[in-house]
Amino acid sequence: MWLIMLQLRDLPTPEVLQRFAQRYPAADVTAIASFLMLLRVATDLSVALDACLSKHELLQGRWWVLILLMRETDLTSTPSVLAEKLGVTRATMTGLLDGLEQGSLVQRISVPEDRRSVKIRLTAAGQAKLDAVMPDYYTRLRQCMRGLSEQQRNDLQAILGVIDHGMSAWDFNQSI
Amino acid sequence: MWLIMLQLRDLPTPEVLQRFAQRYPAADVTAIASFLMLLRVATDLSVALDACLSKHELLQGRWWVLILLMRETDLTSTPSVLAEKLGVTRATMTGLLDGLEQGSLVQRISVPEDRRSVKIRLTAAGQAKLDAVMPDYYTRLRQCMRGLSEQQRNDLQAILGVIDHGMSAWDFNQSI
DNA sequence: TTGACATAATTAGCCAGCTAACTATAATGT
DNA sequence: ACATTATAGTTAGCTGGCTAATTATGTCAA
Repeated sequence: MWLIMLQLRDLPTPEVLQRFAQRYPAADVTAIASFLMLLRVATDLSVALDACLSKHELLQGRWWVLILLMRETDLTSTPSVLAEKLGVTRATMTGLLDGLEQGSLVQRISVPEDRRSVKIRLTAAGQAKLDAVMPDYYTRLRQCMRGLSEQQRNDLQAILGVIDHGMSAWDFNQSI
Repeated sequence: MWLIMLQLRDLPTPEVLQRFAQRYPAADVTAIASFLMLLRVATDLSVALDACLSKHELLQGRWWVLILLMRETDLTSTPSVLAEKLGVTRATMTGLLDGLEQGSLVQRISVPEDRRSVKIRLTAAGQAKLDAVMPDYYTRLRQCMRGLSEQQRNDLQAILGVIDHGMSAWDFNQSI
């Protein structure tokens, strides 16, 4: 579920793009340029986020779990649901929860009604950790986005929505 | 160079965002919403790319290396420069090149002028591999972006540029 | 010219994701 | 009732990033 991608420090020059487009007629240079820049900025953001969280002794995966729990009105969820929402396997979620429970940021609570299942609850310490981290994170994020007008923020979300929709075509014949 | 991030399948509802903004006054809801969507779409793209490449028995990291080499007019570079351009450590690059050399897609050539250094060259097999992969990749990418007007592609790149610039503020007092 | 430092690449070992296999429990259908 | 199937969570082992240390070579200044 990680945006683990190389940071691609080096975007192609227009000349290089042109050369690729000549060799490969399927190439759409403005699509490629947009795609590469999107990946690069997103990766940079993710790396910056890691750096911010590490100052609070948190890893990105565990932090997202805390946030997902805080989104719930009863501060509670289950490993399966959390894994689904975070886009990781349940095995990975087990590991994330082990780490968080070790730090007493969440607790596992057994569920009598279904003895296969476990409830995960954000502890007071977990909430306190978020209260320490979130203002820092939000402040940085605000700085990061401060150059964007309200119009541009809307545009960005609309554009991303179009890409997201177009992506369903990516896998159109994946099953080869 | 990896965008390794969780897939964040589950974006917060406006109500949840509002609740967070009340608890944390530093929050800027439109900045947060844009940020989360950006991360999600980028991760989805990266995952889709992985799927596309795996059909050609390539991993993303190695594939980017091949592309970086093909960008050079002499199809040649060095491990250090490639690592820099890809945003990975030189240790990681050693591993990527080991894999590529194993598959005969690149070759290491010793450099008499500086015996510490090695030249990496894209082989004919490496070029052939790219010739097989790139049309597939470009076709999918074109599909993915087909919903975006020329205007929107320009807007996207401009917006990403602003974010990229704003990001320098992210680390403004990183050195604690 | 030689000792201190810088640079290129590699190696060894860590870490957090992954898949696949497993245990336990629940649901379903004959 | 009971065998089959599905589901929740975990465990074991793999992978491809990472950092830190290592080897070899080059550079520079006293």
